[in-house]
Amino acid sequence: MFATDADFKRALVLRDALTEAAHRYYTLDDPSIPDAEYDRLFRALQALEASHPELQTPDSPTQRVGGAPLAAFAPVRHAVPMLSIRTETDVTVAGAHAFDARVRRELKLTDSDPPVEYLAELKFDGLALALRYENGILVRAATRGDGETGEEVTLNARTIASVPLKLRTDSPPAVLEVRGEAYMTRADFDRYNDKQRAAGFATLVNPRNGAAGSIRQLDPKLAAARPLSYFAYGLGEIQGWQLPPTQAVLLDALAAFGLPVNKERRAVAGPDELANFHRDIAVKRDSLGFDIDGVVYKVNRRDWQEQLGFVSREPRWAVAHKFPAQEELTRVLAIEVQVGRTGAITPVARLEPVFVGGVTVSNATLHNLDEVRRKDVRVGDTVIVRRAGDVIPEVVRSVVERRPEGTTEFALPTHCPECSSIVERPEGEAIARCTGGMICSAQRKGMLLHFAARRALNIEGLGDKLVEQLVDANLVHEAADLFTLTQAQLAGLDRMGDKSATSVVAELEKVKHAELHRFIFALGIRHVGETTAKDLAKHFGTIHAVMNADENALLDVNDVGPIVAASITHFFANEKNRNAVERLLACGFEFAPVVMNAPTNAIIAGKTFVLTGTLPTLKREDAKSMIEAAGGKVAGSVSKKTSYVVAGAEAGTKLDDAQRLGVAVIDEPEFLSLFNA
DNA sequence: GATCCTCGAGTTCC
DNA sequence: CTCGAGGATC
Repeated sequence: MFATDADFKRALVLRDALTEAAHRYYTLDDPSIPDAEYDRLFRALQALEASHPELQTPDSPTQRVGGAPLAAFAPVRHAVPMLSIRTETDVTVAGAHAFDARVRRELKLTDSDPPVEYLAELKFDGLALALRYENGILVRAATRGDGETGEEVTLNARTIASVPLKLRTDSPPAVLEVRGEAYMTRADFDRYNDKQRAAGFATLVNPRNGAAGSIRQLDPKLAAARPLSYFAYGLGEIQGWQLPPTQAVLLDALAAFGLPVNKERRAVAGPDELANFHRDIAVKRDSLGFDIDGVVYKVNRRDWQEQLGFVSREPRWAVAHKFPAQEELTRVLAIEVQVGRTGAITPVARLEPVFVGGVTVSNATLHNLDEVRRKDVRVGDTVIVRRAGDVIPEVVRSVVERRPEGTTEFALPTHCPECSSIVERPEGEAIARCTGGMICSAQRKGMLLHFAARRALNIEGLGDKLVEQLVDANLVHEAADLFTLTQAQLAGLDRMGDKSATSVVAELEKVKHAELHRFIFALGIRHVGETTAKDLAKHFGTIHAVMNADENALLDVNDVGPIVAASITHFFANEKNRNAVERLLACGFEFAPVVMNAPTNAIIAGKTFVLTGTLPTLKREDAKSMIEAAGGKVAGSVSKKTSYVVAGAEAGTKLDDAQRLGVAVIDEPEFLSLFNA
């Protein structure tokens, strides 16, 4: 059956409606009709074209995914070469000035001429793609290739939803070749990978590789499954079109043709405004929704662009200022283990040095065995490295597809690499530890470094290099030995002059008057960090009170539970530890007076309170700090050790507990009267 | 007993 | 910064 005039009209109407909706949705990011409505129209057009193939046009929205897989890509010779833009290393304000100065010099401008106008744009992290429109219809898409000859990828380009199959104009140029970047949004990347992972298929390494892989798919159906997007930023061959006078107007014109043009572009005057753009984009970078490498500065006036011309195939009128990559690929050269001060065995990946996030990374921690297994990192693997948040390099995961033959899973050593003691991994714990204790030189070094650390005794000048030498030279075995060091001994060491040696000795002397909590923290008792050390100091006032406290007494300290209490008593029950502390104290420590939990109020000091319900005037926090300031303690649940339960409105089960255990229950006025007694 | 929150410990590079 | 573990809370 032949298509009627009505069928032709209907197909035309459907095509226009769908094209308009897709333009609003993909290119302008401003949907005009619901997705379901789009699907309905789409299926209607599909049905119509199926029964009347002569109604099918090359620009029909149904033709985005079509055609059989290719055997190979056909080469495409670019009429106008696809050049790359010179990438500058100096991306500071000075770099922008250098570019501007070069432009002005070439244009023979003098200081009295006004600032040069530039268009600042984003540098997208994807794959360059040229789209050729003849009389407004997309006829060919090609990759950059070597710049002279690329590959024809028309079928794949048609699957990019934001690429118009037909320009939105009534008088299209005879030939309009658009240059731009195909890329994958982070959302599409995540969605695709989630789907692949769920199906047990290989995932993409990053959006950039996703874009490159998708465009170079021989089967357009596979390409369509990896959704790409597109931004136009320039031109190739043109016939029958009056070129706009500036880059800014050109991009506006491309947008008017219905091509996607990124809106983060700014016409600026002079180099300082270029640098401002760079800075502004750096801030916005993470929220863009897609990856960029940096920014591109282009001389805005086209006649000036022509005047500036090219030098060794790079335009002299444009420059790219990159941002440091946030993720990079590199290879695992080895996985070694480090022994920490507590004996913790930490696997560390030695990496082929790679520039990421602005620095060269060659090591990254793998934390523990579970982590290595979860990320499945092996020696020889290609891995994704990232600088997490701020600074610390992290192995995101291994790229299993690129794993060479014959790799093996990482295994923990059974013996400590430093002292050959047995390595143990307690049941249910993530961390394996060397059992060597102070026999292990790695643990001894770690202990000494912790002792000297900034938040501990803060011994300036005693860093890892010096500790290393002191231990290896048998000058120092334990912390107390530090205080017997002489200026002469120190001055003989590597990288230690007379001056440094003198200042280290002076530091050691000074440190004897540190606050008590620093000393307690410096001892390196397991589970006793800075905060707990402060609590202990405040609670007990002297080092000997802490040393002689039993578990019950320790439980009264803030944030000390059974495990921490046991750890502290265990530490001081050990004769070696006690003696080591005594030897240290004998070096002449005199602690600055401790600001105790002023037990000024005899009624409250040492008592345990439990708060329940809502008090009429006091907030929970206020009551708590009042009690603590007076030397009392606030507990969470009622036990026979509880002195008072302070009950307010809507008191809960704690009130019942108090009555059952015979603990005194008071209200707010009674509570306040305790402070005035 | 489950869940939330805080602390401790280990770590990178310049 | 990150993870794991201990303590507090509900």
